[in-house]
Amino acid sequence: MLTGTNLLWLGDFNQSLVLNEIRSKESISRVELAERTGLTAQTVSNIVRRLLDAGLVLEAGRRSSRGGKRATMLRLNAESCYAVGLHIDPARTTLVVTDLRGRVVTRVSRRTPAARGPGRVIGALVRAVHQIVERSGVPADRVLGIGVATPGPIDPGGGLVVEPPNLPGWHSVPLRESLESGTGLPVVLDNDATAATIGERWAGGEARSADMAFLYFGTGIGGGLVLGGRPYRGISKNAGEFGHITVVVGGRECRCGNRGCLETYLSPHAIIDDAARRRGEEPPRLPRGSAATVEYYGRVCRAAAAGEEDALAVIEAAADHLGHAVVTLTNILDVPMVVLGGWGISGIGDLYRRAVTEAAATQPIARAMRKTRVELSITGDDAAAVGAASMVLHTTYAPRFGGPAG
Amino acid sequence: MLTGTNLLWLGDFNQSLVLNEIRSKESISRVELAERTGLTAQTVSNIVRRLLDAGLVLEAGRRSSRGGKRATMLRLNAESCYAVGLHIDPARTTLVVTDLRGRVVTRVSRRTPAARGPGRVIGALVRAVHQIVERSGVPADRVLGIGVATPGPIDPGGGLVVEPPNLPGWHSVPLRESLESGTGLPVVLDNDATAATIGERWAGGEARSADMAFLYFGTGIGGGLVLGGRPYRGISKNAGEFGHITVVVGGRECRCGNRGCLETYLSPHAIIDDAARRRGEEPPRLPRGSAATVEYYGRVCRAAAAGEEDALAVIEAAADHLGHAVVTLTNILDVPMVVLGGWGISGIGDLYRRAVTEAAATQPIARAMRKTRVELSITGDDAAAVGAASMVLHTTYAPRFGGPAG
DNA sequence: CATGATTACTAAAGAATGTGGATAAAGACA
DNA sequence: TGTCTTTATCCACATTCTTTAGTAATCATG
Repeated sequence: MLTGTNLLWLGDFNQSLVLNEIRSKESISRVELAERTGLTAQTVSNIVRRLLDAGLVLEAGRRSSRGGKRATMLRLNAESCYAVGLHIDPARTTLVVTDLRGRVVTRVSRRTPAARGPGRVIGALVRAVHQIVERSGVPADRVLGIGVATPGPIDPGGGLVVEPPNLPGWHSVPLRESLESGTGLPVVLDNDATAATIGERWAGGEARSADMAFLYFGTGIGGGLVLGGRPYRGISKNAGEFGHITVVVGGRECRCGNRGCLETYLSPHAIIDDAARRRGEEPPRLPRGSAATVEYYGRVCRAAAAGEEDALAVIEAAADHLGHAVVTLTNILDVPMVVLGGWGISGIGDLYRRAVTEAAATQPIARAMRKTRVELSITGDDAAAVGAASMVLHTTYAPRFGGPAG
Repeated sequence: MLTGTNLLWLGDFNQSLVLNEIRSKESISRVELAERTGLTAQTVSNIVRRLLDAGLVLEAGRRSSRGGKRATMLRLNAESCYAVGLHIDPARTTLVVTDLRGRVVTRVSRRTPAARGPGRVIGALVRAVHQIVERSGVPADRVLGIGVATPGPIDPGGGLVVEPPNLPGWHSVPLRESLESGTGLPVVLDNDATAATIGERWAGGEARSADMAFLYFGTGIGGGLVLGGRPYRGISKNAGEFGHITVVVGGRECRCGNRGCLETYLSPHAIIDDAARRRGEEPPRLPRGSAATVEYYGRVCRAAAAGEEDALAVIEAAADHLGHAVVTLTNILDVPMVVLGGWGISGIGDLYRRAVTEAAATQPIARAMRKTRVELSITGDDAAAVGAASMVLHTTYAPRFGGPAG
């Protein structure tokens, strides 16, 4: 249900809008802001003054003349505030500190000590957050909050990790509350694929479309959608389960109970099994999300990237399935951009990108009306952690419509 | 790019919001409106006064007491304005007049005289519009405009029918301009599937979710999306091409150039061919979108509905494919409601609905988190025509955000 | 039947916002 | 030096929503 709006909201909205425009450019003048936002010069002037007072924006010299008075350029003060991003994956936990632009200032990655149970892990996380903030040299009062990305279904409202399939023993852990009381900072929580999507949009600026689908390759395959400029999560926060697009009817059995899901052909486990079988070996029974899995999968990807025949054949077969899934996706959603990211594509990203680009250019029904650009994530392997930090910035500074935005 | 907002817009927005709430209920009090919209009682009071003055809303008695002063109930004045809907299908042209609620006042259907070429058809359409308005008994000055739904890709901005695959000879016809100058009424134009979606949302009120997918069964299979309460058309207005979801990799060849599209198993043509083959007959080579096709297809559907074994088997096989497509759809979009509509499901709607309900309850990954409701269109066989009329009402009275809403 | 509590609605003043027109400042150009 | 263009700000004004206070209708209760 949409909710009504008021004046305060209107002011905030326009302010966020202006900030967003400044963020998307290296530098921009007031007049250009007025043109791009549709606001009057006077209004922009007032809003910019507020932003300057708040320290979020800086004046940055003057542009070379275009005939009259030279414009005062404005640029984002990326050092005005920061956010902590935390990605808890079954194998590794990654922490980052990013500035307001979404650029990584400091990064730490360590093995996830899940076996010790949630209680002790949370204690360790609180210490890790304090440590990385200290190490980054960022003034503590400029840290806006902590974003947390975890795999699997969560309850973003209550801040619980509901039943992460890859974190045994973590049933309904009140992660948000614990971290908030432990660090004194506000915490936002979402699943890793959604976080990575928001991060891509935030850090990507103009290079990332207002409508895009992000495919996140982790232990499984998830994803997220940005539609009309804002994240779309779906009614139960489960939109973007691209890993369960059916690519082969009656195909491989999936842990979701269905058959032929994309994930059963592209997850690290599937790739590992395919690679082993192709060499006539018995598929190794590695535990889901273990360090050994990551290791083995990395070897296959590197081999494929190096051109080793068997590995390449396996990855190319996977890429073919991925292409079909993206075609279905663009037929349904008509997005102009598909971004591939997550640690699961490191090494093979370009192989995937080429295959998907080819499929998207030749198969969707509307291929004549729009080109679908296929890009690799600019946030790299740490997409989820950077995205988690971006969620904090996004909730604080993104222009939002009234009502419970999806 | 989002655009800035101003005060006039804010007022209009809140007014639309209130009108929308009134529309969605049979009757509602000012206090309830305040609760539901988040506006203050005073603001609601002011907005309601404007709506009463404009004649869009009526006071309708008082509610039985809840302890204090009895509330003055408000209800939509459905007779305050009307819209004309026009659906130009290859086989038939349907005209409707609907009231502000989206209810059909008058309806006319006739054979589409496409063979005579666009020029003469448009002249006939102008006359038909005048006729139906007169016949409906609606005061001419209360008709807000004309909505036109046509199959295939169009350019809603320029008002052209670009290259409708089923209307030979109609290349870039300036339909909007011609109709506007011929009738003196504003014209909005969109494809039939999108129109049907908007109509379903408008006429459905509370019974239709703010997030839903509408599958439109006509000559082909199209559809539309409502996400976050507003229609989502995609970047090139081609979202919702559900007919081209791949359901069988390497399957039947589709006119889109791809293989195994849903449409190749569920379109009237596909069903006709399947039914003929099953009876050992040669598939009849009927022209696409011809009256003979509609006739033959109707026979198969009626036979299936009557329980005739061969026809039933064909429809059940089709329903199975449909189920798979909807599972993919819900995995991607996490919508709580899927609506089936269009003349293509008349007779077999319940068969399809049962199959899809079953699939949606057992196969999507998030099936435990949300139930997907599967419903049949409330606008019936005339979904596209009613939807076309609703587009007029929607563009006039739906709350809209600033900027180019998708 | 008077009193007070509850619910529904409205009037008037106040605060926040964007708009439009005028003004000021800085530089380009003849 | 003077005029024009571009950029940015100042001030009066209109519009919106909110706050505060007040009116109106109904019910419960003694």
